[in-house]
Amino acid sequence: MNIEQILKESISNAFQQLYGASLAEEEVALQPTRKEFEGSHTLVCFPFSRISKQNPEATATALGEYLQQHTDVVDRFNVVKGFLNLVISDKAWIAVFNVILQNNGQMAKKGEVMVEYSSPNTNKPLHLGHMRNIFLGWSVSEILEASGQQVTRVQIINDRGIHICKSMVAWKRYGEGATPESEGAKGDKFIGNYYVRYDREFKSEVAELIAGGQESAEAERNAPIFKEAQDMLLKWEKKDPEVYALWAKMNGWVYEGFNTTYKKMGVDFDKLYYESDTYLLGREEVLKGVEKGVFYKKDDGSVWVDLTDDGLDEKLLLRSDGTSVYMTQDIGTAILRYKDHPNINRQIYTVGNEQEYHFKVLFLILDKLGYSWARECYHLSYGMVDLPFGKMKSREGTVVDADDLIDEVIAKTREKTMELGKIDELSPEEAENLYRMLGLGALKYYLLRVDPKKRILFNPEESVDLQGNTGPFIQYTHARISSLLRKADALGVERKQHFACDKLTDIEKELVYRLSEFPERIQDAAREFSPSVIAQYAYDLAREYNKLWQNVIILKEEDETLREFRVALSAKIAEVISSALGLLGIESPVRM
RNA sequence: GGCCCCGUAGUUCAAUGGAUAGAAUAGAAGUUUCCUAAACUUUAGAUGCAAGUUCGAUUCUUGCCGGGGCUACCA
Repeated sequence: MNIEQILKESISNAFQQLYGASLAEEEVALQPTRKEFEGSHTLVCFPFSRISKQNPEATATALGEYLQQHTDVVDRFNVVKGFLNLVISDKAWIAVFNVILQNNGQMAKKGEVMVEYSSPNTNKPLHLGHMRNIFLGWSVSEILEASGQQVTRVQIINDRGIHICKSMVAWKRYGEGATPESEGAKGDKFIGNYYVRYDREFKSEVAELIAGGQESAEAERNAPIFKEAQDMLLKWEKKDPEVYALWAKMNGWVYEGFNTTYKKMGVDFDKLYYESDTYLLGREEVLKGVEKGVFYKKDDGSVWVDLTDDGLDEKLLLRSDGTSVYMTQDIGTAILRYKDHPNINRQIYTVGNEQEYHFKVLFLILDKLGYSWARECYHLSYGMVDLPFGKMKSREGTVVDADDLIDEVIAKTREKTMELGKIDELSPEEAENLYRMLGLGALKYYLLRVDPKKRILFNPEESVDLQGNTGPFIQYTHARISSLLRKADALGVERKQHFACDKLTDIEKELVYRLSEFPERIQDAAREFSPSVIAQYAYDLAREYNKLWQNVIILKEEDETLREFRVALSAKIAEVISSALGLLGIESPVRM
């Protein structure tokens, strides 16, 4: 039982004894004491005046006296206005630490969820926007798992549609049989270049037609290269063997490229869904919906859903020519996933906030189709990543490429580490691995420390900062403790599982307090789908530990019990830092 | 126009309705005979505006002002 629980229970008892009133545990507002007052836990007593029929100050004092007498955790207390500040006894803190030492970190099992993230188009490489998505989705998956849920990680690959046909046309026209191997290029970059090439040719053809007297909209429809792409899409839908084979081959190149990047990022998936597999199922569902009267058909044959009663618009589900739109395939994908995984109680879609309307509509449609799980679908929406010089636009070449960015941050940490010259005993391979951990740590932390729903203004300089509120700062603390523990082991300091010291410094108590909060923080982060909660926690813990480091001697402490306690405390903190960073997808180096 | 999100130190981020609004960075000033100075200490600096609810509002409500997004037979 932890201190909060003991306090809450005792406060509840106190109300019974003092005022003959019962108080639900949820009504007890316990919060950390502000630094300028003595104590660690503060009870806000203003709301209790009503029950106690006394002013807040008197109520707080009465409660404080009761707690001091009837519990053995409260050593003393002070009252400031309606705030009751409790000082927990050193013995109680040690008891808390002993429990933490025993704790194996297991959480109660809580069901099964599916998390979707990344979900790229197959016509261009991954960029900075994807990185926020991928790191967020991965981290939320880790957090949900740590909170006791079983997680299936998936992505939907948008492998179908006019966009991939554009790359295909350009490759057929200008590729002369080139392959990623023959060019020594990464598959996704290779395809991306043809997509860019398409766009260039398209623009020049349109310009030519306009010069020949056409209106711009007309010219865009008539550009030969566009017609070729459209023609190719039609052939693809009819499963024309030649087109289909080319499509499969070119997508294969892209997947290979993506996988290289995913691996570099340290993420993966349990299962992949392809739009080309799900759009037909979606169409069937929509047609069924028409029969059921949930949707309706217009005279031209297009199918719509009317959501005006729900405060939304009418939405197209099938084009007049019978082909699917984005919404159609998402309906199919959602249903297929529940068929594949009947036990999931929640689907989480990691997708940018510009698609909030889309998902509102999707979930509503699934609900109307009679799928009860639709109400449990969740759009994990996040803000855009803006660049200092404006928005990212792939066609204008203002994107930050994922591979380039990763290479850059690694190069930057390499440079910085060499400058500090602290890695002499590492082999070249170990050193490279360290740069990778630090570079990615900086980048991931930079993108995850911010509340997901907020926009991020991406500053290339700050994203590789190694000081202050950054990933490497936390990693550094871990490396520092690791070094300490190596020395402790060499000195033969015993690692006890149980302590009985009777005097702790304020920083030590603070650290035990923070350690004890970790499980609760994980639940908070899981409930809010917010890795930033974990980032903040890890940073605070590391910062607090660095204060301890600066203020007390650990290995040279003469009192043996105290020395052993501090080593054990350090070890536990390193462990918690490492798992907190793990929840963010960040590795913890043992030296740096 | 309608709907959604965001406005906090120069800058980037925090704050279940609670105390004198926390950090980082940039600025100023310090700390290495001792376990990793990628650290630590000190210092100065902020809630867009106006009402309302409340013992108490950065937080909830309304209006206004700024920024962004959505409102496609694109995905």
